[in-house]
Amino acid sequence: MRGENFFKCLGNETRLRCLLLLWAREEICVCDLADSLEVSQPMISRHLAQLRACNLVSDHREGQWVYYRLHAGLEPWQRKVLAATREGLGAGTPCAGDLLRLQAIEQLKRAGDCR
Amino acid sequence: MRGENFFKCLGNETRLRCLLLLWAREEICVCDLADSLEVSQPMISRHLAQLRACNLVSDHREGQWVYYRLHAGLEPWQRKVLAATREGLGAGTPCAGDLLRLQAIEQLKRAGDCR
DNA sequence: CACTAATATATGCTTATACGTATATCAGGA
DNA sequence: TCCTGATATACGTATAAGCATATATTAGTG
Repeated sequence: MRGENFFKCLGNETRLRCLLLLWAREEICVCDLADSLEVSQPMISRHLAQLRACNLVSDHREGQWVYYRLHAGLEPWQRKVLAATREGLGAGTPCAGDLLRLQAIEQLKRAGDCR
Repeated sequence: MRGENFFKCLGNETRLRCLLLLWAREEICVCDLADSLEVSQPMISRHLAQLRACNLVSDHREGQWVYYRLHAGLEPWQRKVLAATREGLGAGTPCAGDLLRLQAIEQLKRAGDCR
């Protein structure tokens, strides 16, 4: 069924946290995602590949870095699902911490002379 | 994570179709669910048990029949997810046929002297 | 107390997921 | 070309899901 794979993707904590974090940003590179979620690089990479295969995210390379973002072709109802989820899981979940860590990482990058 | 089990439930076609069908009705008994989805009785029963375990549906017995309905305590964001899903998967999925079969079943029940 | 219909659970098996570790690829710089 | 950092994939394995079939349970009826 059409919605099945979508929800299978959301049914894994790492992937769901990934999507919710991407929801909060234009795009995020792999290493920042891994650090924000505090998971290993192969793990984040494998889950990102799966999200990519389901057309939930898209990626583009900039030098050594690969940036992921929510897929532009996400169907409206899928965006609604993500919006509702983010709203519902706002606090009290790992997601809150994920965003805090991401912000810390971004700040470090700005402080250190970038890149 | 809090939302994980919810989405795991939605990540199975039978359970998702179940929920979407329940979304369209106050309550439905097990045999009508099985017939509408065209799955075996043990199969529907097992999946309903799982939905019950996750507090997505509730059941009550009336004689030999057991009726299921969406759980009254569903969180608002979860209802939004279901609403968006139904909207997004309206046509072109098994769900459309499910509802048609359910309507046929209901009509037969009304025609035959009920029960 | 049989007997039947409706529903639930148990069992055995097959397949799918998830993960850690190791390894490969790919880009940039010395 | 070699080396390093960033990312992706492969492999082996442990665990979980899903399913079909058989069997319980529960309620109603004669």
